[in-house]
Amino acid sequence: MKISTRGRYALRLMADLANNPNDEYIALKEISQRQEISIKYLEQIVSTLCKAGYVKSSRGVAGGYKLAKPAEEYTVGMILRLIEGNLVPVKCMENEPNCCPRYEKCATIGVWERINDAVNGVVDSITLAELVNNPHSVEFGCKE
Amino acid sequence: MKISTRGRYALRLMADLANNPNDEYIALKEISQRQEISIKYLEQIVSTLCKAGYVKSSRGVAGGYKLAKPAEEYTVGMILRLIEGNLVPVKCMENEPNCCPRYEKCATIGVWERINDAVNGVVDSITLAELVNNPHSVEFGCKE
DNA sequence: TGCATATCATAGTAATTATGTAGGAATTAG
DNA sequence: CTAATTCCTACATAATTACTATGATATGCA
Repeated sequence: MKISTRGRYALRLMADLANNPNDEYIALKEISQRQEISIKYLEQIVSTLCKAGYVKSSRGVAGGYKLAKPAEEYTVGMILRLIEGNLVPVKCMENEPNCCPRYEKCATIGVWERINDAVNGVVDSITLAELVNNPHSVEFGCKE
Repeated sequence: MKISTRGRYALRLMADLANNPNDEYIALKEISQRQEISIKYLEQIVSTLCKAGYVKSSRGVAGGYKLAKPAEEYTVGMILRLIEGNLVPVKCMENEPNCCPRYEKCATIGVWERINDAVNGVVDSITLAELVNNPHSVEFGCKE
């Protein structure tokens, strides 16, 4: 029941971008240093975010990345779900709807559905803006 | 963000035991056949449950396992947490309390804490008895 | 006593996933 | 032209997962 490092790093990357007050592109190198995450690993993660249209990129000197939309318009769920593929607690819930051949007889599926709803309830209710404005966080330095 | 098969199998094993009306010991072989799970794999899982005092065992002919307490006294959380070790979504929450050196500055820890609370809220509120009495489940056959 | 049926203990293994690294091509500002 | 950057794809490695295998130990019963 763990969030992968890719998912956690993606959130920190997005939070780092959201924390940038100006509308300029930020190079991965900078983020890499601030977050202490390998630049090569960040490249892969930001590539997914870019293809999904979550961030905009600019190549060449003085290039980098910035959020495509205001931080208020991203939820934690959007970001995690994009990077992780999904957040469902069991494989049989990955493919819609109720694909398990024994769904009707399953004693435990109700548990997984309720866990799924609970997790979604949390991640879909927190925006990137709330993450950044959290007084708890002056920096984004936590290893997670 | 997946529950391991061990966790899922443990829940099915416990549900199978809880579904047994009489107070007799049930051999793993039976459960193995009903649940279509390798008996050797079940042995490992039930061993953990046994050492924790969740089930009682009887060796030899006509031996097997049965619940140590009424099904009402087990929550899904107890069982999953025992088998999985823990259900926290990030490693830095595994060791109490707030062991991460940058906890105070972490922007994302709040997300993980809320996910954790949400998951615990679900699994700690469902008992084994509720699982078995669920009209949804006549059998416990779902692969999950 | 001897055998069949169980649990109990520990080690091994194959496959998958997670977590990165490496190298270099393409693009662009100055 | 050059330096800085994104972009692309393959490779490497470590950890975890999900079993499998072997055999010891205990028990009831004929």
